[in-house]
Amino acid sequence: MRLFAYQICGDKALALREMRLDLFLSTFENRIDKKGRLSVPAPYRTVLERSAGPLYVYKSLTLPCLEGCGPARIAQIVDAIDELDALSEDAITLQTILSSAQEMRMDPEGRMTLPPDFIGFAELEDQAVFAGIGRSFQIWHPNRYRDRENQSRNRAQTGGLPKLNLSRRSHGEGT
Amino acid sequence: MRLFAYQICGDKALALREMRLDLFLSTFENRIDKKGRLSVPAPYRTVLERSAGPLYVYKSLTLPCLEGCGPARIAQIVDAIDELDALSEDAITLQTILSSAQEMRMDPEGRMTLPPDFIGFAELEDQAVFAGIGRSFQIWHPNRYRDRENQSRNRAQTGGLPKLNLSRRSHGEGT
DNA sequence: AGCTTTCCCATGATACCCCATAAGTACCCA
DNA sequence: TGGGTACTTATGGGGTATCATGGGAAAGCT
Repeated sequence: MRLFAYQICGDKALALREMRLDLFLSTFENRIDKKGRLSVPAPYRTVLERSAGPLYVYKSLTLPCLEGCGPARIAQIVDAIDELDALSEDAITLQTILSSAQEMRMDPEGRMTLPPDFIGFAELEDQAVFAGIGRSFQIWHPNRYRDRENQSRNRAQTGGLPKLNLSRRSHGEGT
Repeated sequence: MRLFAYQICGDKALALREMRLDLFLSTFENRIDKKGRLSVPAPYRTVLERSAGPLYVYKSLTLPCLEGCGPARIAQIVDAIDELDALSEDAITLQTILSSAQEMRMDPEGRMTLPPDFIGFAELEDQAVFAGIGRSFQIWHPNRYRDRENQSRNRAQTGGLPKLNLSRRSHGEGT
């Protein structure tokens, strides 16, 4: 299990352990078995457990991949819809996310079963890459993910870096 | 049996959201049999059971589909009407929803029988798509639903995503 | 009676659970 | 420092409950 705090020793280690970020990080490649089952990486499971709710997976609106998140983000989308004109394009777009979202049940071993619908959408075969992107994560076909990663790195090297504005937020709240 | 769990932590009541959301999500395609019966998807039934009331179905005001919800949503509409000038056009529009609404009865297997009126309105044939959009869901002819989904995905690709203010985390830990 | 509505049972498919196993890792102890 | 042990994790398979669906029987309604 990965910790993002450096353990010193003694009782300080415990305190640092509590500071671990509830974020989806790193990538994992797992197998999709004949039944469509896919192990959720253990570090992701611990994040989900701490958010005290189920895992939701939906089809990305713009990319050929799936996205996974906890309840908070789903609730956010629902609330955003309620505050929009129900007929606006934005509302319909957000509704599309909800309509594709599934509450994924995990078996006692920590696997979820991907419906054929999801497998088709992300064009998955027998392996899947989990890519953590902070408060959510993506599920990709391995080749497609690697292509995309290379593209991003090339862009960063040739076209300059995107600006990171890290100064504004405090990091204690929520997660 | 899922409850909102509130944990008392010291003297400050920390609402540890048991983030299981009572929402209609995902899509299901079910068959309308010769008798006009249509199975309500099991996940929707559990949401409805928790709201401890019947299922209401009404005609969408703007789309060629039906909408379904629980009592809370109907109450919302009623309240919204009460806050309007009773003679305003908006009020009359909302009243149209109520007039078309029916309390649907479900058989022991969880099927409802759609009246011919509803079937005609949504131009349903022998298959129906349930599309969850949060606090309510829609019932579509499969082809019509797919068209709509494609349109909305195309729009999202070209026109960009609606902005969700993800830094304003009103729902907990953001996962 | 004729018709509609509601209930009850049967069935095939799927989803979920429990078990087992293998590989890797952390930990302990000499 | 090396080796061995216990644990976590990922994976596979099989049995059982749940679900969607169809058909038929019983119970109102006119």
